[in-house]
Amino acid sequence: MQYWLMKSEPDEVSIDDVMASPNETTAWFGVRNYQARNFMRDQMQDGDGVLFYHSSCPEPGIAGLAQIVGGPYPDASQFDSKSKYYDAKATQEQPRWVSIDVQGTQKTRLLSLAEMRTIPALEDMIVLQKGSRLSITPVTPAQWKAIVKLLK
DNA sequence: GCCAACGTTGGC
DNA sequence: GCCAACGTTGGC
Repeated sequence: MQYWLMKSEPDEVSIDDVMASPNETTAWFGVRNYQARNFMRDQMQDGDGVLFYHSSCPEPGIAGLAQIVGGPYPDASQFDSKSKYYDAKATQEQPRWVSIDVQGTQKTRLLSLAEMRTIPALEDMIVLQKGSRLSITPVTPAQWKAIVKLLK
């Protein structure tokens, strides 16, 4: 059992979208960074906890909680030449990118990036480090606990 | 829109 | 394998 922070642009997929989707299950596709892919492919397991983070928006921060409920499996968008996630170097035989399934658990109040920076227990979070851009990052149990407490 | 930081590409 | 150039991310 591990914990993750996953970034999403709310214009693309917001916490509301995730909570409103059938069975609250959403396919997570379009990750095109090897480090993030490796987390999905090698480490994520069903039941892992997810901090759902809104990025590239007026108020970036954690907007809800979710969990991993499926995958990994090949990301279909890598084979779709019409998709902005198309990858010409990926083949059916040798897929390059994977998807996982996420299920929304709850929409929470927004724990903004600015507020997160003020909390000592969170200072080592990868997402708070200077220059950090990874869309999927591991979260420690202590960080998860502190955040869940703040969101109650 | 700016720009710092990081990742990827490709020439050599 | 090095590294400059370029592209992307994402907060502000």
